Order: sequence, then C-alpha cells, then structure tokens
Amino acid sequence: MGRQRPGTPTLEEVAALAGVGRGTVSRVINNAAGVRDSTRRAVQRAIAELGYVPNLAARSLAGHRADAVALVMTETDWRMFGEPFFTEIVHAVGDALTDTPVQLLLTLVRTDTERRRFVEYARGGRVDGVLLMSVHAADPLPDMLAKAGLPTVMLGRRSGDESVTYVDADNAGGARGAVTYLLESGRRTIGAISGPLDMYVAECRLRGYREALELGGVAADPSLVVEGDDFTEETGRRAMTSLIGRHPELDAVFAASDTLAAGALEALGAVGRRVPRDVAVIGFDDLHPARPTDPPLTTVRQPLGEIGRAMVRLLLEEMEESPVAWRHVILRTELVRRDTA
Amino acid sequence: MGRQRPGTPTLEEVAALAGVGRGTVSRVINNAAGVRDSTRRAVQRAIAELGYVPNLAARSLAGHRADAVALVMTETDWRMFGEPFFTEIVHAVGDALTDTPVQLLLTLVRTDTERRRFVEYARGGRVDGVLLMSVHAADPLPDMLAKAGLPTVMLGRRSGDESVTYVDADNAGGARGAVTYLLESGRRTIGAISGPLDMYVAECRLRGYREALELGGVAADPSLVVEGDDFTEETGRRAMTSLIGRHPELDAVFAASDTLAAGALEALGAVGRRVPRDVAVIGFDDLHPARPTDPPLTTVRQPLGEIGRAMVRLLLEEMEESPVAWRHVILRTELVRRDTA
DNA sequence: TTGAAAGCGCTAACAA
DNA sequence: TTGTTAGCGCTTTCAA
Repeated sequence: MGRQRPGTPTLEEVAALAGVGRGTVSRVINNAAGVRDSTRRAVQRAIAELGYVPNLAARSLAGHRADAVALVMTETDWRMFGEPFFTEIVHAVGDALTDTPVQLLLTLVRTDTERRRFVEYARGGRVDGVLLMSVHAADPLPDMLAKAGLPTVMLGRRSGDESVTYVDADNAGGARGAVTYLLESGRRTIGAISGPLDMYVAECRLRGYREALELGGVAADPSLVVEGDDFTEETGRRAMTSLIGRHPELDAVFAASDTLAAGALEALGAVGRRVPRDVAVIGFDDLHPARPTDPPLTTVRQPLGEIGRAMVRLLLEEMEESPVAWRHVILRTELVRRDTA
Repeated sequence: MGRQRPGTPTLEEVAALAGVGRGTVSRVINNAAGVRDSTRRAVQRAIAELGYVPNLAARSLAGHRADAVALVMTETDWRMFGEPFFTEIVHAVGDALTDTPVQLLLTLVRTDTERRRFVEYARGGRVDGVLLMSVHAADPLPDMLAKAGLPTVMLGRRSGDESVTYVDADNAGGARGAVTYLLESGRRTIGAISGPLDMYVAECRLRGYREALELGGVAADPSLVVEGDDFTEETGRRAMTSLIGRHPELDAVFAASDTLAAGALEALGAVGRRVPRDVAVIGFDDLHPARPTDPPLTTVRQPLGEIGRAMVRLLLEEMEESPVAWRHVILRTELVRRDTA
C-alpha cells in the first residue's frame, strides 16, 4: 500500500489555487494549445507551489493510454545481458524513446507465473505496446499479446511466415556473404557451426551457408555441419573440436553467432592451430568475443542500433494507427574484419 | 493510443452476465473471502466467457496501489549487466516477488531526462516502491524518491550515515577477514587495489584492509595502495602493473572487486609471475573472473541471493507499514577459495 | 480562451 | 453473503 501518499495535491486543488477551472489545468500540464500565456503561468505557479504531480492512474483511466511500453526479456535473452547485442538494442530503444513521454519498462519473463502476470499487466492497460527480444518458436507470448490486440513488435521472427510485426536482419544474406568471402579467399573445406535449428534465425544462417557453397560450386558435405543446442561459447568449443576431429583438413569455419565463433577459436587454440593462418573463422552478430582475438575474427555485423530504432518506430506506429495487419522490416548486414578488442 | 482495445468487457458487464452485483465480481477477482462457492463459480464462468481482464488503471485509481515495483539501474549498473553480481540480484528479486501479485519493472536511468521521467512515473503512482541498484554518492535519485514518500530500498549505501533504507554486505569486515587470511598464510608485503574512494563501498573495503594490517602488526605503507578510478579489469591490470613496478617484493594483493582482481591476475601473468606461489590475490564480490584462474583466486563472497531477498522484504514492509524512518540490514560475507570456473 | 460536467472502470464502505 | 453507492483524479466534450 505505497502509492501516492495521501495528501498529494490534485488537479482540482491546483485549479482552485490558480483560480481557474480543472480543464485549464489539464490543458497546461498537457501542453495543449489554447491557453492564454498569463493563465498558463498562473497555473504553473500553483503547480510549483503545491508540488503537484499528476496521478497517472487517473490519467490512464480517462485518457486510455499508459505512456509506457515494455521490453520483454525471456530467460534466454537474460543470458545475453551484458553482451553488446543486448545492451546495444536496449540502449537504442531507450534513445529512440527519449523524445517521447513514453517510459520504457524492462520485464523479465522466466516462468509461466511471470508470463501470466505480465500478460495481465499488459492486457490490463499498463503499457501501450510490447517489444519482444527473442524468438522462440514455441513461445506463446507473441500470439497472446497479438490476440489481445496489443501492439507488439518482435526482434527476429519465429518462422518464414510470421504474423506478428517484426524487425530482423538479413540472416541468410549475411551468412551467404560471409561464406562467399571465405570461398573467395581460397578456402574450400568450410565447416559450419549452426545454432539450434528450431530457431528460425539459425535456419536462415545455415541456409545462407549452403547457398554460398552452391553458388561457389562447392559440394555440400553434411559432416561439415554441426548443429549446436544453443549459441554459447561452450557449444562452439565442442562443435569445433568435433569438426577438427572429423576434418583435420578444415580450412575455414562459419559460426552462426559470435559466441559460437569465440568458442570455436578457443578450441582451435587448444589444439595448437592458428587463426586465420591455418583456419579462418567467421561469426555473426555484433558481439565482441570474450577475449581479444589476433588476428581479428571476421564477422557479419548486424545494425543493432538501427534494429532497436526500427522496433520503436514500428511500435509507435502500431500504437497510433488502427491495427493494419502487420509489417516486417529486414535490415541489411555488413561484413567486417573486427579490430582486436 | 494503444491500451485496452475499446470493446474490452468491464466488470459491470461481467456482473450483468453472472447476474450479480459489481461488488461480488470485485471480490471474486480479488480472491476475497465471503463469496458463496456457487456464486464464485458463476462469476468465474462469466469472466471466462467474456474474456474479462481487469483494467489496472481503474484498479490503481480506486485501490491506491499499483502492484508493481521498479528496480532502477543507472548507467554504471548497466555495465554490470551480465555479470553474476547483477543477474543474481535481479533473479533473487524476481524470485522473491514470485508469490506476490507484484510486477517487477526494470528501468534504465541514464540521463537527466530519463531520471525526470522516471520520477514522474514513480511519483505518479505507477509503482508502489523502488529498488535502487547502485550507490553513487552524488545521485539525487534516492533523496528525490524518499522526499516524495516513496518506499525505497538501496543496495549499498552512500555514506556512513545513510538515511534511506538499504541492504549492504559487511564490506569492512569482509576485507579485514580476507587480508587477515593473507597475513596468516605468511604474507607480509600486501598491496591493495582500491575502488574509487568516492564510493562508500570502496572506502569500507580499504578500511578493512588497513584494520587487518594494524591488527596483524604490519605497518601500513601508502605506496602499497593504488586507488582505481573504477572497478574494471583494465584498471586492475594497470594498478597491478604499477604495484609490481614499485614493489617487486610484493607477495600478496587485496583487490576491492573481482573484476579488479581478474585484471590484477592478468597483469601478473603478463610479467611471468605465478599465483599464488609467488603472489596471492584476493578479490571481493561474487563475480566470476572473465577467465578461469588456476590456482584458484580466493574471494570474499557476498550473499547476493540474500541481499536481493532482503531488499524485497524491506520494500514490502515499507509499502505496508507507515514510514518508520528507515532501516538498515548488513549481511555477513564469507571467504571462499573459488573453484576454477 | 475558459468553465462545467460527464464519464473512464474499479474498490471499499455501508446496507440489506 | 450480497447489492448499492460514493468516490479515486483525470481527460474531454460541450457550452459559454
């Protein structure tokens, strides 16, 4: 039972002190036009004198909006806390909201209880829209929110025909470009460390790898592909170890994420191989490897800042307009040799 | 203009469908006692049929509570995202709220704009209480919230006589114990890598170091102490380098955080010294060093789970009771030789 | 340009 | 055990 302490001045008291009607005070605090300057100042003086702060529950109830959006993080996202991928997105989202009156709320959804509570929170009107960080094909949250008519924007998609608004990077294209680059530098035996294939993002990146090989006229060898259970470094390490065991002649690897790539590099170091003199590794994303790599690891950079901004733009649009089905935005990626961090 | 779509059923419609009064429906959705079982079921059926979801703004307005608390992260905290210190606290806080109807909201306060917006949000009654992660002596936020009468609990304190409720670890005691341990193992020339001394936590840990030396009858040598500008690994690296330069005979170091300690270890490795055969390093906190250390680094463990739980407990108490000045909780620390990660 | 008044959908006190 | 009613503090017509 916290909340605005009893005794908090109300708009009505401000109106009384300023000698105006409630409507006028409302116009002033909402910066609405049509208030004489002298009146506005008088009201502002009264507000300052009383230390008035608008009651947001009342405003929501009357105004039918919360002036807040939620960015939901699932357990999986949570592991990415601290990684540039995550922090850059959140920072970009925060920046994009800076000039609006919209408060950004990060929420953690780890369990069914938390999911239920959040859905009640959101459907209850405490937020005007929801940003979803992750894309677990099995996650019921996107559909729950969409069904409830809540403006929702996802980062990434769950499948090829996603029916919720999303922003995604050109994963297949990025992967294709990366592997093409390896082929052009003369590599022929190129392994792939894939992410879990029940995630669409992993599927796309692996597809890009295959397309590049085909384009380059190199036969695909299934034993050159290892599917990881997740995107972690540990998985990358194990995948690389098994890859080298099977294919000592390996001269390049495409990893579906930077953490996988970092693990792969480490495994290479452990068996005494050098990068890229003996083996080249190409990652994805824009994560920095846990440890500096020298020579640098080449990666496919996602425009994280743009992704965050685009998510906010789409969300605000959905919040203003009436629900017009959904929209998708795919952003281009870029191949970079990253500086040793 | 998102929010609960127009056409959302209201409590009144549920009451009508169930053939009962509004009060009864309210009692059912709030799990209040004093409703006949058959009535309750009838209401629940109506709720399900209509897909009713309570309007939280209306509930807040009438009920004078938000059923939400905010955990505020400042820019500095944000850098700790992903580190066990941070994630453990957040998880503990989330767990502690699991059996309550309270939604946890993480908010990012990086700029004055964001601070102002958040204060309006909080003072506007959208949260019932606030948890503060960090303790920057100069941060005006704690006092702003306290002055507004909002239940507030800080992790750590800004000075020796903190007037806002907080939970802290026994930093001086932990440091004292750590350095005593070094002395007892025969070390005599013990350096200290301190955090920025405008943070109370750093001051306490340095004080503990000095107290231990005094207790052990070892004269304090100011040139054995390096004050870092922050708690980062890089700072630890530089501090250790300068320490070794000045005192090649150094046989132990107390670092004010695990990141500092990790940096120190790295610097030791770079100059070809071993740990702990030549030099022992003791850190603080419960962070895992970025890289495994072998032999293990001894550290002072803070009970992070307990800290998070204690924060929630205090906050809920402050939310229920009338403001009774403030309360402080100091938790014991524990010296551990950590397993190689 | 301003004031008055009608809700927004709920909780809680009071009656019945 | 249940229905009725009076607000909670704001936004937003509609008049003036």
